[in-house]
Amino acid sequence: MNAVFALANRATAEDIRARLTNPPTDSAVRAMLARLENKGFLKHQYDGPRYVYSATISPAAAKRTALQQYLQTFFGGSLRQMMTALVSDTSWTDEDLDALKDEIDRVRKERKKQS
Amino acid sequence: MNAVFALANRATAEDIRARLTNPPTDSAVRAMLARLENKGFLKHQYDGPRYVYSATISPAAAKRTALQQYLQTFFGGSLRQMMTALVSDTSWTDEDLDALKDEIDRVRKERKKQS
DNA sequence: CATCGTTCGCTACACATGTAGCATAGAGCT
DNA sequence: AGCTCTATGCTACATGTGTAGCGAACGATG
Repeated sequence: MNAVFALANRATAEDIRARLTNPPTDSAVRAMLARLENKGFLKHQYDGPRYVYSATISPAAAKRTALQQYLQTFFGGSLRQMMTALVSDTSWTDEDLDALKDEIDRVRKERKKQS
Repeated sequence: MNAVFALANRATAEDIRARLTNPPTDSAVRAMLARLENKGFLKHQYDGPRYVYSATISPAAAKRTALQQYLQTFFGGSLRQMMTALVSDTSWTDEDLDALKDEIDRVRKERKKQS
């Protein structure tokens, strides 16, 4: 499923296989895709001779769920805690930090308008 | 593995089972833990009568890997893109935003000292 | 000391997933 | 039309995982 989302929600069996780190066989990938489709997680369209699979749930929803999972696992569910950790933890350029501050200001202004 | 990390890297079979959404049987959980230990992903200590499992890789490394995975899946690997999306997307209080800005400033000052 | 309850290892079986190989269908080419 | 190439469905088997149940080890309790 992750591979499907990473491929803009339009993935063939070969696309997916190419994207996996320890790729199983063609056969295995196609079998799995068929199973996921049977269980309602995927659907497929035709693109010439190929099937193009896409998820039945929206990427936005999947994104939210995955983040929730990550937060629960590593930050006790606290988004704020994760954000501060990420700001200090990783290699940002000064431009990145400025851009982020600008974004924060933009969001705050938006919110003031609403209230 | 996620459950183990969520439990501060010290988890009994029952702890893990209680934390899963569709918990499999005791038997299944313990069998899986034994397999993961065989494969080198977990180790165990004794806590009285119980086994207490912990991961062999550091939580920090796992955190990084999981974030990488998430970024690749939903943001094309761009941490900056994710951060801006999170700032605007979710429900922050004004205090949260202020705290985040302060953290950014703090990080920038730290960096200036180094250079 | 005997008993009970808990946790573990281990076994046997059911179901899920990975793999290999074959037959079919359709597209493109000669 | 005949041929080749590709992608699919399907089948048979190997391996992995979920489940149930048993006996052994150990501590706690009467």
